[in-house]
Amino acid sequence: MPEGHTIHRLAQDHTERFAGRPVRVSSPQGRFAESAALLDGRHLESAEAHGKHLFLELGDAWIHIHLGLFGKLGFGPAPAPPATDTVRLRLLNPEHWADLRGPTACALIGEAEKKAIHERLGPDPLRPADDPDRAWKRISRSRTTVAALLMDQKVIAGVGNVYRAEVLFRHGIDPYRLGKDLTRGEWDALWADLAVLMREGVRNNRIDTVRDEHLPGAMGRPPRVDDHGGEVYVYRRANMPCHICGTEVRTAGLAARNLFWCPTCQQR
DNA sequence: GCGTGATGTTGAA
DNA sequence: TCAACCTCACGCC
Repeated sequence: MPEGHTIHRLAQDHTERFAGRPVRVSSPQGRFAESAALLDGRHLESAEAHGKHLFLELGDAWIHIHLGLFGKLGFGPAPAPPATDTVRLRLLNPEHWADLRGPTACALIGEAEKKAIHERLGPDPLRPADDPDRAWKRISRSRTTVAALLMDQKVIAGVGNVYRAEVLFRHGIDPYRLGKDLTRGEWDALWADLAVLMREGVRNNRIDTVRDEHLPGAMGRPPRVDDHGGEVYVYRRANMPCHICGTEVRTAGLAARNLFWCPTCQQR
């Protein structure tokens, strides 16, 4: 489920439901029990996202959450259902509950630790103040593939396997192109596009990348609605015809993740 | 019921 | 480069 858009949406969801008042904090599973007891009853001051990291502010401390590949956060109206033994963290107020399961990280941290996390993350297209120049400085002198750079959270924060595949397709860039061979214009366009796509991802809570104006050759051929719920060009469409040119979408492993691209539409 | 894979990251080899 | 971690939904028997 989680690329950056999911986490920014979760920050919004927490703010709407919990911010500005006391919250009950518990860890039915027990693995966050000690910290939960310490935080229980505090006001939730704010919720913030940077890339795939979520921060919940409770008094002078933060809960740092990273969903990893499997983590999920579920919300619902009170009363909360009986907690099962996979619920790492439960937030509760008179109107709402939120359950966290399977996260890679759920930890109580202070301001200094939070700052350190921000510092090791690259700019995030969903954070308005973040500067794409910082990413460009690394990309433009890198001999690493663009595909790997886009997934490197130190370079750019929030992009995952779906947005990577889709944004490279939308800009006709071969994933194996090296960072140093990307033009400044291409990078600016990629960043701007990610900001638009991911912002829409936050709004819709899913990844849609297909635009009618990008489908001149696909009249009457509906884009695939992937299992993840969004409309995409190439992600998980291996061996299916490209929506634009009809060439079979290719797939390959790269750094332990599956890469998808159209060998005709995307150029070195 | 079992095996698999998934929008992620870390740390050891 | 690879294993480890965390959970759940799906396909196949």
